Amino acid sequence: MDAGANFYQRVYQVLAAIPRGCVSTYGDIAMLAGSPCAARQVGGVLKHLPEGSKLPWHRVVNRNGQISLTGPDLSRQREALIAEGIDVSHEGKISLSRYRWKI
DNA sequence: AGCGTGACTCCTC
DNA sequence: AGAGGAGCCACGC
Repeated sequence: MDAGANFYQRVYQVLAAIPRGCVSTYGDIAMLAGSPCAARQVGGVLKHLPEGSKLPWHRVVNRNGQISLTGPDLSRQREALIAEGIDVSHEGKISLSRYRWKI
């Protein structure tokens, strides 16, 4: 990880490193990006993410294992997670203890 | 250079 | 148990 890289760039790296079929939380990504308390900023990064991006932004959920998004984007992320084999049928909640990615 | 904002998180009532 | 408020960091204006 390059020290000269911006926070956004680091988030991209961490995001791309999340294995398929796993999820991560904003707080974890922020910590891995070098700023343990910048969870909100992680959301800002994903929001700025272009639609054509190959980054698995859908593998990012909040601390509760739920999608913090609202509206159609929420459904899209949920569908993407299901497509990766992640079970979100449990009231839209994901079992972090089972799918959460940790180094 | 300073203020406001947010796809978060934690603590308290 | 559920709702509300404060704290935190990086970025845009």
